[in-house]
Amino acid sequence: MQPDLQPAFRALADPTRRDILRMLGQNRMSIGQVADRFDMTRAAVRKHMRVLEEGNLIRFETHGRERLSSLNAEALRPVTDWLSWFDRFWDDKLSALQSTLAEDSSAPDEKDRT
Amino acid sequence: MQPDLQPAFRALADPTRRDILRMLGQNRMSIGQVADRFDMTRAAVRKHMRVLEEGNLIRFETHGRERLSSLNAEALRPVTDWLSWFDRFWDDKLSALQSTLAEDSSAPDEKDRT
DNA sequence: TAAAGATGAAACCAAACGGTATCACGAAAG
DNA sequence: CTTTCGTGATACCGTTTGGTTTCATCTTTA
Repeated sequence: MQPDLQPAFRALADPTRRDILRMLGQNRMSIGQVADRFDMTRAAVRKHMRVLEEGNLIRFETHGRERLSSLNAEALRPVTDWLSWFDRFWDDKLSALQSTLAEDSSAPDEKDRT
Repeated sequence: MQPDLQPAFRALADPTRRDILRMLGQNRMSIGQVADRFDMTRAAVRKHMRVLEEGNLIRFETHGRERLSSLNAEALRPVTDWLSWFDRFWDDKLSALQSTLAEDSSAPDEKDRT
């Protein structure tokens, strides 16, 4: 069964959250550290990070009174996989042939609507 | 200057819109045809398609009183490009794991086995 | 032990979102 | 010309989202 794409796509839909992802791609950071880089309250940043966590895109690791968050890039895999379905439309002649042959053998099959 | 990612990511955040994209990947369809495949009103589907249009992911082509919409897969490019920034993490993580194992086989600590 | 630091959690708010119903308009068909 | 068909547009509604403020909890440190 495929993982539920929706939480990840949802998490990626906000520019602040995309920025956070790239920050965490360079260092693991505490919530406060992340919040210091944005012009919004810590509570708002924490909400964003919760959405990222629900999308499984980041993970928290408690260290004393700090919670270090780190990127979980593997969770982007289903997203890129979904997007790669559209690769066939990028002027690859072989893929064009394949899509012509396949025609309707792989209809929209997303099952992640709740 | 890079294209604005936000409209495309926004458009992809809804499962109905993702389904529409895959439908249009197979045939160009009128709004009514698309709406027939969903359990919601035509007006609702049209709203979704407007969001897709704002993300430049689909295009409309007026034919008489019909408007045929077709996929514009090229607009997914900036999205996949943005995501590809994270490729380094699963690729590098594998190689990092390899070097970790080769270098120090006595600390199999914080690696998540998939 | 008390104070300070980092976080969790809840209440609250305006705006955006996903959907509906309704009406207007231009093209096609009778 | 009149009707019908596909669409555009608008108003409206409940829920979600992105943000704030405030207070509680737990950990470190003086």
